[in-house]
Amino acid sequence: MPRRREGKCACKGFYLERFVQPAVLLAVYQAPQHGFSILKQLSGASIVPTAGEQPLDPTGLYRMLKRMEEGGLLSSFQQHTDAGIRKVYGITPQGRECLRSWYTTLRGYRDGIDELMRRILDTVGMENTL
Amino acid sequence: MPRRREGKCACKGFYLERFVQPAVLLAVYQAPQHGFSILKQLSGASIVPTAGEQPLDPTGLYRMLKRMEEGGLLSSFQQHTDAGIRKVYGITPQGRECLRSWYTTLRGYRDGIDELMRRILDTVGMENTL
DNA sequence: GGAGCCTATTAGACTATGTCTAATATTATA
DNA sequence: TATAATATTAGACATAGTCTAATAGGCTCC
Repeated sequence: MPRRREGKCACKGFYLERFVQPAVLLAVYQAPQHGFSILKQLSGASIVPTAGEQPLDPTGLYRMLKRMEEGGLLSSFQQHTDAGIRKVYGITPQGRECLRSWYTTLRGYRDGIDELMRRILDTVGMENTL
Repeated sequence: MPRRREGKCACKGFYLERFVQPAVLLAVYQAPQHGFSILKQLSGASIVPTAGEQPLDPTGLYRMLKRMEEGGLLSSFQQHTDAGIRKVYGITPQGRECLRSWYTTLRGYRDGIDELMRRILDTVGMENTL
């Protein structure tokens, strides 16, 4: 028996894409850094669906970093600090290219959302309920 | 060995949320109808990430309809036509409430995307490359 | 009449990603 | 000394996009 979500409908912003990939690319574009640093940075600033105000999940981020490195979007090197060894990620030329693609994609995506919102408003007419 | 996607990076719009749920709610709000009718309607008008121009996948839609009915957002009845029996979906009061939530969520989501785009532009400065 | 297309739906698998619990190890602080 | 913060990983589940494929009836065109 599936342990269905309770009250976590996508209409409240749960389980929506959070654009971790472009947010990561942007972060390491600005400055190469390690996972936890990116985690803290994005927890305050990445796309966060409204209702939950969910902080960014660490597991998902670290998995994404790994996949992005495998995909050639990030490169990493070991940094030996007094606190131990950390993996520092930087952006690759392919990652920069990817970030440019993201910009175009996001623009089209936003326009599509705007269009959907317009259609909802036209049909439902929620001026009084919102 | 995972059969990884080739050239289907999310930055090109693949595997992004397509907002099938609110699009379905809107369609059946306008007029109760059966799955294939919704499929045809949404294939031209739902949120479609740019690059792929992918048509809406039937399997995903029919699965979504089933889940939405289970979740109380849609109700259905059997319609006996000369071409056989079809399941006609309509929106429930809970579905209408969900659609209203979607509007608010979409607005916040779009604003988040706008913010991300602004940050990308500020950092990368792509006036010349776009 | 058969080939191929349109309608209409379902099954099953795989992929990407969000979310959750939990575990581990070190260092800093109260 | 307890506990909070730093830093990362493992494993599982949920949602949803995508793909191949199968079925079955009705239609048109050659």
